[in-house]
Amino acid sequence: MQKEHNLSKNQKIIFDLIDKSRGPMKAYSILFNVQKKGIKAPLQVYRALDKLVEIGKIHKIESRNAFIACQNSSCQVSKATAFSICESCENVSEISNSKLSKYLSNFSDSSGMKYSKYNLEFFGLCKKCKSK
Amino acid sequence: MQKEHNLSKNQKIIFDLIDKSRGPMKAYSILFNVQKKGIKAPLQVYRALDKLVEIGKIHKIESRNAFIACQNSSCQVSKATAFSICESCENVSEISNSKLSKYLSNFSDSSGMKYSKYNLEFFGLCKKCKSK
DNA sequence: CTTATAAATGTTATATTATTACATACTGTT
DNA sequence: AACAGTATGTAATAATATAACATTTATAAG
Ligand SMILES: [Zn+2]
Ligand SMILES: [Zn+2]
Ligand SMILES: [Zn+2]
Ligand SMILES: [Zn+2]
Repeated sequence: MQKEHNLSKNQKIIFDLIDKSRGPMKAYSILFNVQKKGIKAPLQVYRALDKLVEIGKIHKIESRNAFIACQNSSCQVSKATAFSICESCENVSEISNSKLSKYLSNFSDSSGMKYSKYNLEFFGLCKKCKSK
Repeated sequence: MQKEHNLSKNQKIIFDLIDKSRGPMKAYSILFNVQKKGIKAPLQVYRALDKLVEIGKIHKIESRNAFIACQNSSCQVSKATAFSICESCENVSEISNSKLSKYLSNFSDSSGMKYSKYNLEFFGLCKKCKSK
């Protein structure tokens, strides 16, 4: 069950924008889009993004410096994320595969490290781009 | 067998620096360190980094915007990378685990995407930091 | 209701990371 | 020698992210 987070004003504005977007959004593109709603400075955007990432409502696509709404209802926190990224059209989707997440969450090696979080990004060509 | 790449002057200077470093290095820290060798501009650094990444001599740690020498002799190209990152001391090491790499290289799902590359970053506490 | 505390906001300035554009030089091949 | 591909030099600028400080709002005790 997803914990209900009462988003603040700025958080809600920014989450709604990202959630409605068809793909990942970059911070300054977000900023541009919310200026009419009174959010004027980069820091206001980054603060909201940080919080939204922290509570798992959005994820950062590290290789793209972009943010996407969580597409996985069972993803309470951003501790185990996997994405597929098309290198041609830049379409991104969150992978929801219980075998994969189980495998990675249980992964351990001889290094003595205790893993508490992972992020995986797969790259390739999506169906559409493959057939071009 | 690793293909022998004849690194150019700038590529060699920058690879040697990263290879000798104890941890991942950031681009502008690299720049600072090689200025005495005549590399003056960011672009000279980024061009060498791009090439070194392309041929698999170094990898980019996406979540840190930093670069580390390949620690895995069998890693010919940067198409299948996995790292463990300590969130306390920021120590990074490349994971070389054939089961993991086999599992991820063979991963496919119903999305119709053809995956040709992946990057995985595990986060946690290293042995030292755990016991503090 | 008052006080205390944490969380969020507003604002300005600045730091950090990365690329565009253009000119020149080097390297290997025919 | 001519060509193609790769690498370099340089200046300017774009894109991404954080520091510092003042103020306001929300939440919870007492
Ligand atoms: Zn998610
Ligand atoms: Zn595509
Ligand atoms: Zn490697
Ligand atoms: Zn550590």
